[in-house]
Amino acid sequence: MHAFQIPLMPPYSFERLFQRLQTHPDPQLEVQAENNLLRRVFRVGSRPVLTSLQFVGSIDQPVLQVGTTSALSAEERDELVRTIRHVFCADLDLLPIYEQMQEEAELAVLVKRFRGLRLMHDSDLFQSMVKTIIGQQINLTFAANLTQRLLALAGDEVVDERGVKFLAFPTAEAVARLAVEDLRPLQFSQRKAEYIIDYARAIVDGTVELERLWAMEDEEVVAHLTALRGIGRWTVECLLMFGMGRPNLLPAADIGLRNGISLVYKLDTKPDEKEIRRMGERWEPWRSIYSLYIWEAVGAVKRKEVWEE
DNA sequence: GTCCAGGACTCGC
DNA sequence: GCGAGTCATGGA
Repeated sequence: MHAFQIPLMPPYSFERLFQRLQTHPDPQLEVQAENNLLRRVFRVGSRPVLTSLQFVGSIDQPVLQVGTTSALSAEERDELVRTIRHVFCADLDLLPIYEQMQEEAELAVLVKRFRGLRLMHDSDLFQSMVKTIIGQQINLTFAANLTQRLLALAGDEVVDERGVKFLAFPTAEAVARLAVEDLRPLQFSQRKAEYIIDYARAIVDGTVELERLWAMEDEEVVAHLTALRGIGRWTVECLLMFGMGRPNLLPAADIGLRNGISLVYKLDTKPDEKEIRRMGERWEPWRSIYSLYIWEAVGAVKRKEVWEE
């Protein structure tokens, strides 16, 4: 085992991260909550590397202890560290965001309750988009099942030292080689299978260049990608938030966010997209973090956490 | 059985 | 431009 440490920006709540994973299962993660331990495969270059991630320290002095089963060159290790810092949102300063959130009593409650909660981002933009398309319309549990089945069908297998098998997320090339008929038996709808395969082929043939997105403004990315069939505004907003880590996204049409706002503000009805965008104006430029904390209020209810104020 | 899930597309008006 | 229907499954 090759080990090293990555310091994280405080506050960082491992407890909240693991609780969130209960309601937001990730098929790529092996979770050992009792040890604050995660294991998954990251791609370094194109090479799948099995990685263990143990959270040590505390909410105010958080450190990630990283181990890989295979040896890495200095360059590979730098790339893996960059990926991990991105995935675990290691560099975001939450304090000014909390200060702003506390201006609203309904949100100050969330800051107190979820202090140190950060988004887990996707490790690359291809898988972020595929997972988001899979998640369109269906519940999170079913979405995780479909993602797991796609991993089993087209992912790359990595075996650890004890012979336990892990799957790396399929490459765009592997998904581009699939046919709709391969995904239908996995309970992908006809259209969803088409969207995912078409998207993978657009990546492989160069119609879409994901690396160019990093230089674009949020709305440019929306305009650029919604031109593709099966990719609407919600999907690109999720890509920007979960895949790219952009801080100011508000997926106002999202059913979970609508439920969350209704819950947090104790409304009798679900606000519509227009109302949410109007409310969100005062949350700029941190609307992604507001969204996360509002979503998590719904997650806490699903987990039957006791809600006290 | 019914309704809703962290949507998007197509069609008819 | 806007509403209704469609897709597919699982959990409440």
